[in-house]
Amino acid sequence: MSIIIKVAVPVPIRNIFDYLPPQDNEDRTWIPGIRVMVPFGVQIKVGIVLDTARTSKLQSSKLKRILTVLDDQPLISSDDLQLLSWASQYYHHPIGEVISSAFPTMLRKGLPAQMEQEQSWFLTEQGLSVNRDLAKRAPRQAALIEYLNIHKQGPTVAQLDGLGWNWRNTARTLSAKNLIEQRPVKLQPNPKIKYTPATFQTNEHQNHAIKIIKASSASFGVFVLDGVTGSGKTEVYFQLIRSVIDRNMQAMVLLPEISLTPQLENRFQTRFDTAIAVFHSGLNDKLRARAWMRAQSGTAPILLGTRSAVFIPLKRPGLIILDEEHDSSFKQQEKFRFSARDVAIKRAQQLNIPIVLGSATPSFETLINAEQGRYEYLNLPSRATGAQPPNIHLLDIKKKQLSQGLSAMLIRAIKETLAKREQVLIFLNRRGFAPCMICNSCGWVAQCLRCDSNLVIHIHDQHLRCHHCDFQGPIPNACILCHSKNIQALGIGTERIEEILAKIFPTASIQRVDRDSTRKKGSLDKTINAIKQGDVDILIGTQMLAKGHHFPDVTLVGVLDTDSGLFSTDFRATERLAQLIVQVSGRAGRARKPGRVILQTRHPNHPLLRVLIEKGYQQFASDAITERRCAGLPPFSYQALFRAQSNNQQNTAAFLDQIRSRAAQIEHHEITLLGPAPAPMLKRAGSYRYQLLLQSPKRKYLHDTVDQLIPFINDLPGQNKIKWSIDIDPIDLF
DNA sequence: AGCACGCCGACT
DNA sequence: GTCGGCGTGCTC
Repeated sequence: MSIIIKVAVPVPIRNIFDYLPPQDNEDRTWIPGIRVMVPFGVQIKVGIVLDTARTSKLQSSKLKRILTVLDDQPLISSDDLQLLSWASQYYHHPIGEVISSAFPTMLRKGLPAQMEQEQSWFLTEQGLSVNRDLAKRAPRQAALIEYLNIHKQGPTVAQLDGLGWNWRNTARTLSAKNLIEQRPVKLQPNPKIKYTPATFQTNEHQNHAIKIIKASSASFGVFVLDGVTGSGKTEVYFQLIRSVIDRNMQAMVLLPEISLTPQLENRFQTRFDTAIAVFHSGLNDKLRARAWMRAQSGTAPILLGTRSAVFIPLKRPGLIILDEEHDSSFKQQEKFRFSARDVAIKRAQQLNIPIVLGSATPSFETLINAEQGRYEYLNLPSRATGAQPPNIHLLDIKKKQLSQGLSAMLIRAIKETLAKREQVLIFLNRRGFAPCMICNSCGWVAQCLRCDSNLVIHIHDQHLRCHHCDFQGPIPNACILCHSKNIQALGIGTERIEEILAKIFPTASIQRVDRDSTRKKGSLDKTINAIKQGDVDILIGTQMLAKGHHFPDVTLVGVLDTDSGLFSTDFRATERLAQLIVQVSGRAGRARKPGRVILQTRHPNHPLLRVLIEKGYQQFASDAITERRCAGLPPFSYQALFRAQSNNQQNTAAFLDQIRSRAAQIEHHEITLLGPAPAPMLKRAGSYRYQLLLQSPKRKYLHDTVDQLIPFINDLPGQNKIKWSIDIDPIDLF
């Protein structure tokens, strides 16, 4: 009787697959976490060993043998496998795909788990004894030699980039002179670090937070660090990370996609002279695999990453920091729909280490958890740099004449700010030139054929574009229906504001920052640098600009479309609007220059806006939470959303109807079924989308019901014609 | 998700 | 005849 090996295979099937050991390797020990190549149908897949067993539910004649064993040692610990298995159950997503999401592509493909040796620069014998007066003739060459002399272990590319000039050319010259050479870096299993303390004193609130969190460093605890931009959260992070590294452990720092730029990496690198593993979607497979291995092997004391980094194994985990905790980019919105914030908390709990959630605008879930004592709440009330908080002004545009979306008063404010040689930020969450093209003769509107949406005019590349599918077409010069030439661009996007402001302020330098203007890799970073250096007078941007970056010379922020978030069907829209307003406000008035924020609105007396502006986010949140409590909405109830889509509208609705009927049969008085209802945009990219919402005050009831529904759905006839998924704790309904 | 199998229509 | 269209069902 041979042993059975249980393998997770990356396929969308909610099963673990049983295999026999390979012929030539019957008696090896099977440690969970090693990768194996297995035959799967007619294909060969890379799976992860999870367990062994004496027997299988299948006949042994049905079992296939493992083809090859890829690793001697497991790549992932049983702690981490436990976390993945929890995530698979909690999000009701197939275990094989969940586990596969914890690995970088190269390892998923079965490539060997040894890093190709990273190259760095070192001084040669000759370079060590180089003549000192080089500094006079070639200061850069001397500087690089000096740098390599200090960093004898071989600096990383990020560290060298931190020099701020083109070191590559210098390196080439020195290399030609045989003063420096490129060699593989020797990785230290427990790397030494050099820590550079801050150049300023931390304030009492920062000290308090650091003290409290450090006191719990050996056990699980969730700490909410509530502080506006400039309150010194980052300094708290730095000092906590330092103490973690001093205890020879690793820190994981998770950030929203947009704020993880080379800029931030540099900031970390300046304070911590050590290897930092950086992991985000902008990196290629090789760099990602390298960062992954450095975190996994413990050769990098710091892991800096976005959502997908939450599952990366750490050799000596000691602390998790998750900044901008409320940010929706921590929730994966496709396939495996996990929340990196919630997974990180679970992970910290399993590892028995502290986790810090940072935000100036904590999510309601987090605030309630803090209120109920599950999380510890720490406040950083003042702006650490001594700047005044901005004053926020609601500008009533109800009866005002707008010059293309801009009120006279806002234009005047821009003029004043520019006169003081300070920067202006205009915020509009709509990219393109105009969101609509309309015919004035017959009323025709340019619509997407595959989606229920209007086509957006993009002037820069002369296209009509759908923002919901990949459609792109020429801008017509006459109406498609009646051929009238009287067609018009209706509404305002960032491109148009750029054009209008250029006309009003012809001498100002204007920079637009949105997905279209920053498409090229690294261009966002360049733009941000230009802004910080003061090369830009007026900044126009979408969401992108609201997050993470500090622009010390911006003293005026204008929000053009405040109202779009006020009357949405989505109950979370106001929460997001408030967070956005606080965030854009955070861009204004640092460095001792008072900032001004102008919100253009047609509803200056809207209670939510008034409370937010007069009493602040805390009071706003408290009011909104009361409303949610009365309505029994999350976080006072839990939700699971079944989404379905196909090219046939009736079938899609009918599919969810069947699930609804079945759910109704399952005995559960405390589960509310809502729908099936069409998605807010019924048709998108050619398919019809419906959703069915299950809601319950008890998490367990919800999960039990979903667990019972899944086998039923798998047996539904016609199931394969419809694409369906489950979203646990959904954050929006698209 | 792949991938093969299978059963129909339009081409050498 | 057979190439290829995509509906159906399976993967230890």
